[in-house]
This record gives sequence, C-alpha cells and structure tokens, in this order.
Amino acid sequence: MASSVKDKKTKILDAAIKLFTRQGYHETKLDEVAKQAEIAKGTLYLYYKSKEDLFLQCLIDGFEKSMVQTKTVIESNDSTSNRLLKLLELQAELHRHNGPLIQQFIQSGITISSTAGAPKRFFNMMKEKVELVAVFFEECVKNGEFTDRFTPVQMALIYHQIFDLNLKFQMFQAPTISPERCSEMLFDLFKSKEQAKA
Amino acid sequence: MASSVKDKKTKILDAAIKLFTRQGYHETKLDEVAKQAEIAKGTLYLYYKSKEDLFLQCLIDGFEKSMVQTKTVIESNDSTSNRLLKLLELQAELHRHNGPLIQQFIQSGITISSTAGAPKRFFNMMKEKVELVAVFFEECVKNGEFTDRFTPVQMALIYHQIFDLNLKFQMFQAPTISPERCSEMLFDLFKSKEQAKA
Amino acid sequence: MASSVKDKKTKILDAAIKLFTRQGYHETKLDEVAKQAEIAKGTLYLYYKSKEDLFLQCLIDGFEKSMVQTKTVIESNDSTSNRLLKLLELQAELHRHNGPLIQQFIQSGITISSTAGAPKRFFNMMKEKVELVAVFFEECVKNGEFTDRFTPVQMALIYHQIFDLNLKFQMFQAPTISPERCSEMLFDLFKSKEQAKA
Amino acid sequence: MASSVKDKKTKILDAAIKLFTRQGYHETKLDEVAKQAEIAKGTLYLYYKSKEDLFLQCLIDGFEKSMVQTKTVIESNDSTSNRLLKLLELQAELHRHNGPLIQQFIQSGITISSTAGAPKRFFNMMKEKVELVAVFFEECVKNGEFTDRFTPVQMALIYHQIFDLNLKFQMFQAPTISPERCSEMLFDLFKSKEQAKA
DNA sequence: CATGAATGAGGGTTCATTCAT
DNA sequence: AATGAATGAACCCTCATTCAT
Repeated sequence: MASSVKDKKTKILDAAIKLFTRQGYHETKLDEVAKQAEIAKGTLYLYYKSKEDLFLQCLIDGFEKSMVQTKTVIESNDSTSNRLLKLLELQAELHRHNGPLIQQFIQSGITISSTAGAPKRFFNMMKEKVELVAVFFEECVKNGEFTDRFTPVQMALIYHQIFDLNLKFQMFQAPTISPERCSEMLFDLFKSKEQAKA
Repeated sequence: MASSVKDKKTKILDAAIKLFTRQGYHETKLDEVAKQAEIAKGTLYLYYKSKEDLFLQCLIDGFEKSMVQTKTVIESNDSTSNRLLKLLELQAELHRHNGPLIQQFIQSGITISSTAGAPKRFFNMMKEKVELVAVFFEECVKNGEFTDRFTPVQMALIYHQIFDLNLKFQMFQAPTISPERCSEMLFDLFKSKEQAKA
Repeated sequence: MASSVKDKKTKILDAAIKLFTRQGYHETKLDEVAKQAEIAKGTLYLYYKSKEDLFLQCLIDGFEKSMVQTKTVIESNDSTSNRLLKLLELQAELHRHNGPLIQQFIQSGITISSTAGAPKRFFNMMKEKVELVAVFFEECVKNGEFTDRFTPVQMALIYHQIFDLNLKFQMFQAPTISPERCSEMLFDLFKSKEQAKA
Repeated sequence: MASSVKDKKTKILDAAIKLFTRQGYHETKLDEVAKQAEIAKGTLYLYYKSKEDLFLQCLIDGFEKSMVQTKTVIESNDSTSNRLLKLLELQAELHRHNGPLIQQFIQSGITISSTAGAPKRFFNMMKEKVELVAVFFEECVKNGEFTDRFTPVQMALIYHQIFDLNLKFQMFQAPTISPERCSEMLFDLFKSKEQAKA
C-alpha cells in the first residue's frame, strides 16, 4: 500500500521534474504532467495540493538528495583533494539530473506567486546547501590548505557555479570539463600561498 | 515625427526591460508595461507585434549595445590586459543593467513558446557575442599570451560566467569581485606557460 | 442484518440532515457527509443513488414524520383550539429540527437540477402536507368556528408561515412567539364573525 | 461614455438578477449571465470583480432602491394608515421584482463563501431596512395607534413576512392578498386596545 | 458489503490580442 | 496615430461518481 502510494507520488514527481525542467513552470500545464505520469489530472491533487506545491516538491526532492549525499562526502575521512573530487563528481551527477530544474528555479523562486512562502523557502534550501559546502571550505582554509583570499561562501558558490559553466559549454558545443579537471582548477584557484610554494 | 516614434518605442522598451527584469516574462502583464510606459495598452501593438516580440526586442536591444561596445574595445589598439580589463568593465556595466534580464532569458530562450523562432534567434545572438569575444581570446592564444588548455569559446564563456558568479555573491551577501580582480583571476587562469614562467 | 442496514441508512441520513441544514446543499460535500456518518464515501452510493437523492430523502424523512404526527393530531377527538395548539407545538418542534432544511428547500426545490423530477416531487410533498392541514381548517370553517374570509389553503399556509416568522425573530434577536401565543393570534385572525361577537 | 458604462453594468445586473432569481447562486453559471447580457464572459470582470461580487451587487441594488423608496414614504406627511398602505404597495412591488432573489439570499447570505464579508454585509443591509421600518412602527406605538404587545422589530418583520406569504399563496394557487387587505390585517393585528375600542 | 483511490467534466478567472471610435 | 473596452481561449482546481480490491 505504502509502496503503491510512494510509486504514484514518485511517478508524478518524475513527470513533473521532466516537464518543469524542459519547459519551465509556466509552460508546463498540469494536463501534460498528468498525461506524462499516466494518471488523471484530478489525481495530482490527491498527492500535491497545487501546481506550486508540486513544483516546490520537485526542488525539495532534488535538494534533499543532494544535501544527504554532500554531507556524507564532507564528513567522510578522506583527504581534502579526494573529498573535493568526490563533491565535484556528486555535483556533476546532480547537475545531469536536476541542473536545468535548478536553473529554472533561480528566477522561478523569485517570480512564482508571492503569496506562498515558496520562494523564500527555496532560497533557504539553496542557502543551506551553500552553507554546508562553505563549512568544508572553511576547514580547508583553517588548516592552511586553501587561501583566505576568498571567503568560504564565495568558494562554495564558485564550486556550484562550475557546473553552470559546463552547461553552457554544452550549449555552445565546446568540450566540457571533467570533474578531475574542475578539481584541479579549483585547487589552483583556492590553494594557499604555502601550498603554492610547495 | 520619426523622433516621436522613436521616443515612444524607447519608452515602451525601457518600461518593458524594467518590468521583465524585475518580474520575469510571465509575471509581467502588458497592462503594467503600458502603465509604466504611460501609454495605452493598444498602443503597444503599434510598435511590437506581440508580447514575445517585445521581450525579444528587449534582449536584442541590450545585445546590440553590448555588441557594439565590445567590438570597439576588442578592435582598439591596446594591450591584451588593458583590453581584457575594459571588456570586464563593460560586461560588469552590462550586467548591472541587463544582467537579470539575460538571466531571465537563459531559460526563456528555452521556454518561451516554441512556435515563434524566438529562442533560436536569441541563442544566435548569444552565440554571436560569444564568438566575438572568442576571437579576442583566440588572438591571445595565437600570440602566446594565453594558454591553449582552453578553447577560445570556453574562454569566452568563462569570461561571461564570471558575472553570474558576482550576481550569486550578491544574493548570498558575500563580497563581490571587482573587474580588476576578475581580470587578475582570468589572467592567472588563462596565461600561457611561457607567461607563467615570466 | 436488516437492522444493520437500517442503522447505516439512518446514520447517513442523520449526518446529511445535519450538514445540509447547517450549510445548504452546495456547500455540503459528500466527503463531509461520509466523515460525519463515519463511513466511506463509496458506501453512500450503496444506499442513495446520488447526492440529490440523498438530499431528497432528508426532506422526505422529515415530511413523513411530520405527516404522520400531523394526521394523528388532526384526527384526534379534541376541541379545535386544543388541536390547533397541538398542531402548532408539533410544527414548532418540527421547525426546531428541520426548519432550516425546509428553508433550504424552498429554493432548492426550485434550483436543484431540473433534470430529475426532484423539485416536483418535493413540491408535491409540501402540497400534500398543506392540503392535510387545509382539511382541518376546512372543517373549522364548515362548522362555523373559523371565518371564510380565508380559503383553507391560505389558512394552512399562514399556519406554516408563522414559524418562518419566528426564525426571523431569532435572526434579529427579537423575542420569539410561543405556540400558545401563536395559537391565540391565529384564532384572532381566523375566528368567524359569530365567534368574534361571542 | 458614462451612460454607456452604466448601461452595460445595468445590462449585466439585470441579466444576473434574472438568473440568480430563477436558478439560485450555484446553478447560475457566468457563461449564462454573459449570454443573457449579450456580452463576453470576460467582460463581466470589467464591471464586477467576481461572481460573488456580482451576486452581492444584485442584492445591494434591490436594497438600495427599496431603502430610498421606503424612507420617502415613511418621512412623508400622511396618516399612519395611508403610509402603511403605501409601504405595503411598495413592498409588494419590490417583491414582484426582487422577492425571489431576496429569498435566495436568506441562506445564500449564510452559505456563500465565508471568506468574504459578504453574508455579514448583506445581513447588515437587511437589518438596516428592518430597523428603518421598525422606526415607523415605533412611532405608531408611541402615539398610541399601535399596540405594544409586539416590539417594533417584530412588527417590521411581520410586515416583511406578509409578502413571503403571498409568494407561497401563488405557489399553491391560492388567491393572493391585496395590499389593501394586508393593510387591514396588519391594522387588526397591531392596533392598540384604545383603537380597538373605538 | 465496504472501501477510498482514481477519474474527468465543468466552472471561475486571467490576460494577450483586437477593433470600433 | 492612439485609445481602452471587449473578447474568448486557456488553465487551475473541485468534487460527484465509479470501480478494482
């Protein structure tokens, strides 16, 4: 029973993610979502209380997965460079799945109905994620591996931004940059002067 | 008469840019644009044939200005580093004015009605701009100043991306990076091994 | 088994009467009725074939009770004035329970879907009741106790109307009129000239 | 210009009154109202901001007319009996036009969406009217013409109720009671003992 | 018999576009 | 050229009804 419900919620969520991602919030009609999920339109409302709610759940879903995985990597006992590499791989994977939706969001979060607390909520999620990653960079700065020319939050944002770059490379059919290469670039950018001398 | 027409077109365009930028495409109603431009709603249709057309003109407007200025800088007789700095200042200025609109667009380009040739057209504009800047980097690579680890197109995209980064810094209240500093960072990233040794 | 069925029908009917009375036909959702009756929504359809049917049964239920009791009083061997008093008490009691539902109906009879024969059927019930009471007044007129300035049907309607009046008194926080007092008033209004002289 | 707007508002209002009266609030579709008013559905929203608003305006319209006329009669220099007769004629006329709508309302006022202040507002209108008429009866009581066995508010409600009675007489094809006759009945019911003796 | 998840027709509302003035 | 009232297609959401379990 529970699994059947979960299946249907997931089915709807998957359909919604797919369409919101491809077409954005406003261009996606609930008719389409229902058709894609192979259910009736009314059924959507058994699981999500409005279009906006559905959209938010799509984002929350991606974020929660990403938060959990990111936390796991950061808290693992591994060298800075290995953890950075793994984080980048993770983020790359995430971008492959959710990247465009998150992009959708950067404004959707701002522009969707101002009645609900939705945009704020989403921004808070983003913030939470950025702060989580910032903690990692802060440690790296503290133990002298990374420079203090950037604040940890800046570093966390640069880390996230790298993948937007890859998205654009794709759009312009330029070669994308592998996680390994990204890792290298970030190291070059972030390494402390002591490290640089070594 | 001609100037009056131009005035009115400009007035509408300015109003539209302001609102599209603040609120996004879908949240901006033509009623609002007309009111902001201090004209009647019907008048919009004397100058722009649809909402989508108006939106596109907003983008084209920004791009054309940016193309002209960018071209001027690139073709000026100045050192690579000075031209890069000027380009960055230009782009920073552009972002201050049109940044959010362009961001609007990154998806709008994807999501606005696919009936019209709009998205394609906009993508082509972006491409044109990227290629213009890529030419600059290509020269820099050819004359040995910049590395060939990146393709010119990649460089052009990184150059553009830097400002998205600053936008995000603002959102997260991290300090933004000055054009001078950006210029430095790009130099560090792009400089050839020969340069690096020097 | 039969009693269990009756119990469930009654349970549903009671729930429905309660909600239709409080909220009216359209504002009452079958979800609520099911919840109030502590059964599943689908079960409603085992006992009543549609929402409209359920509503009608609510009315019929009240009417049947009222018809039986009214008939009993009218056919009892008692003085006119006592019977009138008892009728009024009965009607007062009925109004306390079903009044609002009946009011609901005055229009519902007109406004509920015209496809079914529902309104007509309800009107016929009302008519039956009115005619039953009219018979009582007719006798009173015939034996000279009541005036013939009103037709028996008019008298029956005035008799029914008195309670609507009390409902309105309540709404406006004016004191209500007791059955005894109503009885008096009706007597004053209906008594024949012969009676008046006496 | 103003008259054209007023004409259209009136046209819509008339159509709405007609349909709300015949079919009730929920059974009346805005499609129908638009068709009846010979305008497009969207046009409704230029003049009324929602269905509920339209419905309320229908009621307010009737009430305002009725308030003005009632006030005029009450404040005229005429005998009590003449003024009562005129009030009854007025009310009869009003009922012919708005009666059923007002009936619609007695519950609609209670059951329509509880979000808006609509029902309260309507009840207040009714109250205002009842109190206006109550003032008239209060004077009659004070100068000894009418009994004090009823409160002025009760009298006002009885006065209004008389017409509901006539509506029901019509439904049951009993003869209706003329204003003159109503006036007589009310006099009989309300006259003071002193008057009764005279 | 009983359930409640699923359905989908239907209606209120919005807003880009048109057109008579 | 300019207006803004009028239009009507399109969409989100509700809820009575059905049906597989």
